[in-house]
Amino acid sequence: MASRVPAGTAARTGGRQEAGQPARPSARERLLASANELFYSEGVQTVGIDRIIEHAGVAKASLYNTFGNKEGLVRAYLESRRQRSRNRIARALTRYREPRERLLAVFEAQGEMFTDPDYNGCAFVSASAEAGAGSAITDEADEYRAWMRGMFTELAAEAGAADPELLARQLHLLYDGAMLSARMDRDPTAAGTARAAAAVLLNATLPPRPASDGDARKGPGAARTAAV
Amino acid sequence: MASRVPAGTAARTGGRQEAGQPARPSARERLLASANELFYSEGVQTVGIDRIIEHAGVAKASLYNTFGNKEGLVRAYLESRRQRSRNRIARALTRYREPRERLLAVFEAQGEMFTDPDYNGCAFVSASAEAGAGSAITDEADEYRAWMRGMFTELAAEAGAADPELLARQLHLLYDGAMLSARMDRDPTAAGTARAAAAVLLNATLPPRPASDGDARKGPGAARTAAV
DNA sequence: ACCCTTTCAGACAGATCTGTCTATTCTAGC
DNA sequence: GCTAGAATAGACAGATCTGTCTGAAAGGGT
Repeated sequence: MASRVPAGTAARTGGRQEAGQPARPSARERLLASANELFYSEGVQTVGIDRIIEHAGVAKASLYNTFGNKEGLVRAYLESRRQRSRNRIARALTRYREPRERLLAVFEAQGEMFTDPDYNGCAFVSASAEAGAGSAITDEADEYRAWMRGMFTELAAEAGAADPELLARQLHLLYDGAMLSARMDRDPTAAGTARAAAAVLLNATLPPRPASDGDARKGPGAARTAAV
Repeated sequence: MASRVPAGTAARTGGRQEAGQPARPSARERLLASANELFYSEGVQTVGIDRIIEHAGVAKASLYNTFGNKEGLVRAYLESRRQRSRNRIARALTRYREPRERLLAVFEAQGEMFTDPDYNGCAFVSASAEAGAGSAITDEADEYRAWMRGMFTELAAEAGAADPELLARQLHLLYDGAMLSARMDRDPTAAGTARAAAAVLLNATLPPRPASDGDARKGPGAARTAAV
């Protein structure tokens, strides 16, 4: 993104986006992209409106016409993060069919995330910490976490867990801990550590599936066809 | 530089106050107590200097004489959190002698922490998220996390883990995840969930008895004699 | 051509925050 | 009682931030 187009009013919408023209994104999209970049890397409280509009090359009035106020922009930013996270995990899940492997694939997706040099922890945790008891942010975070937990629960049930809820909560703890450690300790291998611990949990609590050999509880990297 | 403490405060408290009087705490102590309460519950960025001094009943000049600037107060606040956390865990560890039980006791201490109605997540994570790449805060957080990890590593070694470092990292992940979940999901039972997962990990990776062989994992004998 | 929507540019008000400074009050020790 | 130093109360400067408002430019659709 970054679209640092020479501000100017140059050929904005490019007439039409039909031709091969890149079609400069709308003000809304540019604002959201800038919010994603600045809010995520520096924090929603630290980054002011002026920074956003300057980075997006957008007038202040456009921001307030589009999102109402700063909180509206923050909400839209978190919503886009949520969608992005869902897509990343859904994509990782398509790589496996075996339920046990699908559970571990979540941690592989996490590992890919950590390799991004711009990785800076969970956006919902940070935003929630910054905004205190901000209702809007809390709602977004709650929805995101409920989805994550439901996803883990479904996969755990498919894998034949005796108590899918419990296993899901435990895996979610590992997932959260890895997100936190990757940021606080600047350690991208946290996902591999979490995956190894998850594998131990699965082996100990899932019924002994005749699934090939006794899997591998390797450290970072791991996984057969892992990574993109 | 820190320790800009003018001898004044020391003179006041250290001088003589041992009359029967309650001895009102020094300005420094009241400021630190207010910082602990307000910074922790609402965030270091959100809470302004004026709120702090009003709550502490202290003049603004006293704050700046004692801590230099706001960052100095934040640093002192985090240092006191670190000490408190160390004490709580050390206290919990004295309750058990068996290494395996001592490892699990860390999660019990965590559970007690979660029962506090004012619990609001890890102060270091929140402060770090709010202040971005604030160097002082990062240093405090790094020190705290290094201590936690070292503590887990020592206990894991005492318990005879083949790879104490790995086990410590995994347990730390569970611990962090529980801290995060207790705050984000407002679920104090997260410590119990983490403890259960930790017990599974210990059963699966620790040798069955404090004797006998060292199981399938590669272990250059360093297992039980490592560190104290 | 004409209208209409979107966008731009930036001044401005009102609030808030950090940090400094002045002037007064309190307390301990001689 | 008196004095020195610490603490207090609060005004103040300087900066920053959110949100509003005015006014104009620039195309698209009819």
